[in-house]
Amino acid sequence: MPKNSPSFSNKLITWYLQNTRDLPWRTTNNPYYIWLSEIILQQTRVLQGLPYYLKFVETYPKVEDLANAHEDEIMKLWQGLGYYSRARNLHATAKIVSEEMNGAFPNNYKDLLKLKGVGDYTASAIASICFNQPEAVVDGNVYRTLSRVFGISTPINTPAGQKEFKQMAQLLIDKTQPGTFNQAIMEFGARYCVPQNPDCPNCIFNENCKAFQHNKVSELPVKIKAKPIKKRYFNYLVVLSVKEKTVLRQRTGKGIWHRLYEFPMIETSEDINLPTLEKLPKFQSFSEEFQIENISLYNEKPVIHKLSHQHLITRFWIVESRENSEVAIPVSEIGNYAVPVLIENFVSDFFGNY
DNA sequence: AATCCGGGGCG
DNA sequence: CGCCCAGGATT
Repeated sequence: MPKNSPSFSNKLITWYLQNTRDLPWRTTNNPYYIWLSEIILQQTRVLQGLPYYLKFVETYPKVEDLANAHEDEIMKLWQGLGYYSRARNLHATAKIVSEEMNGAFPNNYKDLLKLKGVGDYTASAIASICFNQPEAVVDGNVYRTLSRVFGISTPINTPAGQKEFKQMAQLLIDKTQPGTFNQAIMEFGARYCVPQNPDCPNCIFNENCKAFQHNKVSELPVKIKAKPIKKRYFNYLVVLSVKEKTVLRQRTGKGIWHRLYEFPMIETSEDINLPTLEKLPKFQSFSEEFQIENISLYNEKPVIHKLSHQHLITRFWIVESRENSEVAIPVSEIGNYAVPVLIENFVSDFFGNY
């Protein structure tokens, strides 16, 4: 356990005050804006989340605006950011705060933790930044910085590791300015104690850093290996009717892209050709429903869409249809629906930007 | 304790 | 190509 807590905290905060990025959520203590920024930034780089934060603040200036919005509209704004359960939980929590809490967020760690989509990290961030509570945040930056400076090799992605690092951070936090401390240690991890090739010779902690002293910077933090990536095979059926209409379906149930829209899709256990596709029972019922006249393969080489834990080997089949089904929508309206990046890429490729 | 959930940037 | 990102929910 660290013995030089005051020194660590003071040096860290001094560094932070001299190296503060100008970010929009740093100019407010409004819990709504802090909460919004923290949800958006979960597992997301600041530069990737920033434009989304600006869009949401502009579209929904108050939590009531977010609560009263339609989920489809929120999903559309969230499109491209990934981990879409965040957007659904965002809406649910906005409704709770707006309708059951009189528009005021809980003002303490324990009650913040009860909100959907708010875990230990986010509750600690809001409690410290907005309400000056001494709750230490532990995000990826904190794991990395503490494991190196104090030479902790407990795997960070285990309950034991999470507990140990949370306790360490609690000991280190400056209780007179917890919000500043929390943002300082995250900023330090993001800007200085970076994952690959940090500038240790010039680091403010290098004389005390266990990892630097023992030449183990590249070995910390320790993380249990992830499972191998799975391959899946998606066959999209892109309907084109004579009246320039197509068909989208909303994904429901469990799995990726929940509540996003996509073309009708048949998943197979391997990459298939047209004769094989036409024999599939799911395709035959689809073919009858939409009066298919002709089918052609759009992409000669499959599109390989890479997610963190699975690769999607994708074929787009262009299906010319005679009938105008009631569920068909004009092609020009596809852009109104929240779709996965895989679909967005295909649409702009095939239909062009509109 | 294990598993799932996106997309993008970087070396 | 592997690693990681201002994590959380579910089982």
